[in-house]
Amino acid sequence: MKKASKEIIIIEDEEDILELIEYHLQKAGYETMGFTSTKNVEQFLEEENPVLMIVDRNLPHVEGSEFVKYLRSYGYTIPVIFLTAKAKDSELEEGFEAGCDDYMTKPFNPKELVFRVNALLRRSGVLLNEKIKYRDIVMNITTKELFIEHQLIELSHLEFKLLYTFIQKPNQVLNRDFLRDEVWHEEESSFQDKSINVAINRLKKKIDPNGEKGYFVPIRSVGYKLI
Amino acid sequence: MKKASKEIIIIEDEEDILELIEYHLQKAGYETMGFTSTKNVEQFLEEENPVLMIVDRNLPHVEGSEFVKYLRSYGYTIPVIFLTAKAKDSELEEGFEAGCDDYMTKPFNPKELVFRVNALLRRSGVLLNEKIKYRDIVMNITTKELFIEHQLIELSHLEFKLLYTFIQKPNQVLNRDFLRDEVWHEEESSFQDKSINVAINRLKKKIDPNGEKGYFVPIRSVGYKLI
DNA sequence: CAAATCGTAACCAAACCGTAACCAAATTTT
DNA sequence: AAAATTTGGTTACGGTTTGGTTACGATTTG
Repeated sequence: MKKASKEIIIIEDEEDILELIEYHLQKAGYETMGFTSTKNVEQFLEEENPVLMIVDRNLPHVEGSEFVKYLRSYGYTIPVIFLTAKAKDSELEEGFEAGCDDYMTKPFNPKELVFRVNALLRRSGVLLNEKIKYRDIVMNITTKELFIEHQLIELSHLEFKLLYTFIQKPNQVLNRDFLRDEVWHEEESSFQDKSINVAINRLKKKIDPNGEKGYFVPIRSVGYKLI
Repeated sequence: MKKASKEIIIIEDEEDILELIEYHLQKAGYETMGFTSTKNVEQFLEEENPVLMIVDRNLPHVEGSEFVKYLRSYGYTIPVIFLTAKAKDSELEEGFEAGCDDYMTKPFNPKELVFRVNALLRRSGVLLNEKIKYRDIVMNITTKELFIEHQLIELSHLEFKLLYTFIQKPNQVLNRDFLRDEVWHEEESSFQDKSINVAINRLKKKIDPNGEKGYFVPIRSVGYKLI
């Protein structure tokens, strides 16, 4: 199953700092996965799909920037923020050389860390992953995926456009003229309004096969409403 | 790949700091364009194609973060690094809120600024990562080598560019117009969309001869997606 | 000059979706 | 209240669109 929310890896051997970071990131709406050493991190990267990594540079066994350099050499492009006790010039250079994106010096302001995480994710294109939600429907525009109750459902292009049009204006009655313009881009008089009925009902059958949810309500002699 | 020369805008009213920054950036191989106020900057953005902006927050007339917010509202996505005399918590938040990518406090280490510029440009796709990995695909951009399950696979130039375009945006649907721009650089109406199909399928056959991996998913009447 | 590359066209199969026919429910008319 | 009418639901049909596959040949590359 696909991950809905964004997961952040934190590698930090001082457990109180690890907890502090996890607390603030979770408050900001992220999932977190804490590690106290680099062990098992690579396996986790393979299996899950974290969006960002916060790495202490002073780790037991493996130095943080060495670890990131190692990951980069294998082609991992995940955004990285380094944490360090005290930044010497040479260390700084080494850190950025290893391929980190940002650098914070302890003691740091946790709020600033969250700001930097947000900014970096924005720049990495993670946050622009446009999603629109209504009830238990989630539409992802960039991946053209539809989830209902977290279940992936396949729609045709027309059906996707149709549902997208309704989900942007839930609880509003969309009349047939509007739908014809918005979804079909037709002006021809040859276009039959009945086509809208058929399209709606094909869509209904796909997103609610048993008709339990009652997403679409026909408004007689006007159009339809998504409730 | 995208830009021949890399030009950086610096907006800083203290002339000695401006010069200092310009000196270090030029030493690092960048072209610079200095401004002592936000005046004329927008015009410059329109005409030239700078890759990054360094902005002092305390500018005469217009506040730095206001200016960036203004630019963002007009759709400019150029990476921005803020400079500030002293960072208060609230100012920091305001700055990141306005859409900046990084933040440095004066007095700052000019070398660190250069590091941060490099890192930000790498993340923005202006500087290329040497390697990029997705699933069991590893592409080495500098050597133009492709490894799948650590096996070297030969691709033509077009196929490499095509795969590279997709691997930068995994799980996203890339539509035919985008691909034509990005990979083929064609605007001519003579170019047939069918060429994209053929190219994709030639690529598919090379990277997954038995069709077991299912890397490319056609999204009917839109484009393709690399999963 | 031989080999590789890549756009084009032809053909096929699958999907998509408008249409029409018919049924059911709602609404209006008588 | 019954009949007529309107409107939406359901289903099947088939033309059209779309992507996959293959072959061809012009052009590029070594």
